[in-house]
Amino acid sequence: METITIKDIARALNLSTSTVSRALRDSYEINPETKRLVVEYAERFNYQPNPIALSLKENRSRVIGVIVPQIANNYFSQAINGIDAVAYSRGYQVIIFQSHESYERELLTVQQAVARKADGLLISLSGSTSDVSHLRALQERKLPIVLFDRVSKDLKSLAVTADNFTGAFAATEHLIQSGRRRIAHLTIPSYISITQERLAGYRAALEKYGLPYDENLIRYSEFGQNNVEPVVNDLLDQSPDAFFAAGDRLALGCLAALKKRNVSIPEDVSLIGFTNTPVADLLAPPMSTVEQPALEIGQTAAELLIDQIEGKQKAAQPDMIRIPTRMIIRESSQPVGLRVGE
Amino acid sequence: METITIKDIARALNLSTSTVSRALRDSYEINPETKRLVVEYAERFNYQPNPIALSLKENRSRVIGVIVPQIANNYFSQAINGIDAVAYSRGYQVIIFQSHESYERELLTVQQAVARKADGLLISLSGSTSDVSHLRALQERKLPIVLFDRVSKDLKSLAVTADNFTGAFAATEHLIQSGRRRIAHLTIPSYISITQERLAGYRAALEKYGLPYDENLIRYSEFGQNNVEPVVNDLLDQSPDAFFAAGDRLALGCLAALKKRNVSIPEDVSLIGFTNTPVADLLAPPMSTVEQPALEIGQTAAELLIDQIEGKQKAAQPDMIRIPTRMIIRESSQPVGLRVGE
DNA sequence: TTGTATGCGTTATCAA
DNA sequence: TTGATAACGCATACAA
Repeated sequence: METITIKDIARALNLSTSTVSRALRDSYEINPETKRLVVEYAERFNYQPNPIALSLKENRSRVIGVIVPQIANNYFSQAINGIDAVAYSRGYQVIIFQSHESYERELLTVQQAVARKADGLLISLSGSTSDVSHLRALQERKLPIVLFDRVSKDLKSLAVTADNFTGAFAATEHLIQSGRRRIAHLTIPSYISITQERLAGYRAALEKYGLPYDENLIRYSEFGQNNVEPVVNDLLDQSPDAFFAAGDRLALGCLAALKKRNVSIPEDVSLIGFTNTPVADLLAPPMSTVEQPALEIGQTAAELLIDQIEGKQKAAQPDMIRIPTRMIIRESSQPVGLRVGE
Repeated sequence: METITIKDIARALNLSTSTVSRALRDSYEINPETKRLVVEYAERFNYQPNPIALSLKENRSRVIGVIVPQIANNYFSQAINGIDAVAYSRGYQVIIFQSHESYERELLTVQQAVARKADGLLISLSGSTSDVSHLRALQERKLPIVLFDRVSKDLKSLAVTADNFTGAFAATEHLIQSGRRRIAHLTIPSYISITQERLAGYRAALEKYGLPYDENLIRYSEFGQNNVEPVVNDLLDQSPDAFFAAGDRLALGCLAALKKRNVSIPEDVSLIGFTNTPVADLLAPPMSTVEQPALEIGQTAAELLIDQIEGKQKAAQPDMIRIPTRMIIRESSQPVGLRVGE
């Protein structure tokens, strides 16, 4: 189990390191017999090329850097899973960094990824990132970057995200069609792209049905664990008849807050939330959900990034890829799954 | 934002690379003026030492390899978060690998981590790993290894895990004290250490109260999504009056299966589960839980590993560190938190 | 077909 | 106090 290098093989077989290297690399003309010898020896002693040395030499690493706001988050851990699966199958390794929703931390981790000679970056922007010039600078140095989920229109790059507008539109429309009129919208800070898109979908649905857009029904909740309850309580003063929570944490927090206040669902108010946690159907009272295809988003983003790294930029790619969401209605006894946005 | 090397600085300042290196490294005697010049220049052009080159030279990487069965899992993503926090604060980077509950895959990822010259390994064993000789071989090569959560007594190493015995004992005792007599135990495959410990705790509690240990009430469920329901249905034939689910997925799966069968909790049966998902108090009907301190386990494991890497093996460490679990009773209206095993 | 030399970025050793 | 050189593991241009 000792680590063995090309040099060891060369010494043992009385060859030069270059010959051994060629034999293993299967390059150029080489005596089949020599090659056999080398390959056999390498196998026997479990030779593994040193990726560090390779990185240094080739100024690439077969590593892709993934930067997410949080690892311990259902959405991102699923997305990472998708990324990892694709990366693995295409011979890349993944290094994960957390920005902890901090712009400064994001800068730092991006730097680290670059220092580690990541061949490309997969980024979901931190909640406090509004300026993306650090990424633009990297693009100018020809570093492939693909954004996912939390994307930015300010960066000219491929981006993969859920179909937020369509999903939000469908969710809102569903509430309206169930007879709801005063639909509260609970969302995250506004500079994040997905916030805008979901809000736009919500708004468009209201417009379609001639309902007024009431700013009093919109609330932004900061990141962090226990910020949802006061916001929900605040919203309740506006006597809404439905809640549309634009995120996982918001939806669960909203549910908890309503439960605490003994607001019953769907009798008093309806609740629908963007979510990733697969426990929604265990929850009572019934909350309908718009599920974000985290795994698929991760996979797609990884495929695109690696294509870009390897110069396989397939045909003309649109800049923004939208992965459809799935709406699950749980107010009736039978959950109903609806593929949205296709 | 260009990447700049020591060589660039040397050229620009008309110095040799070794002088520059010394100036930055603050080593040896060096002209303060020269040093100032170098440091200034380095700062101005944002010089970052190339970690790859350093790794090659020093045969270490300031990277710790983390191997978990799954990333997209509440427990592990929280543990990783703890690991990452400690690693970050102590100047290490983390590379995460998934074994996907496969022994072969675990072998492979361990090899990759070693190839990447990880300075140490943090491992939660795959569900199909019973032989740990691959890890023993690495230990012989002086590679620091700390196991966490899914540990093995076959490996002489530091290990950090929840206080599974005490937690299981408390959970079972709680059920008994609530008047339950036929307590089903739902667990994962038996070769995993935590399975054994939780089962032992369950058994010890039964014994304490003079209840029989009935093998018909014990069921092992394979990994994977939808394997829980049939097992629960099967158990229901034994007419249990309580369920003790020894894991997250099992607990939620059990809850779902019971709900589907219209078994009401806690009227028909009580349910308590080992868990990490923080949504348990949203769930209905009320399930009590024994929460595993994933974050803390990750942090502790990382601290120990890094101490080991840096030769700071503090005092005489016991081989197995137990982090207390927290039991939360939810059958009454008010959830009650009990710190267990301290 | 094989071997020698060089370089990737850095630091340690030794010489100046 | 500074500089030249070698080495970490590997691949390749060039020489033989």
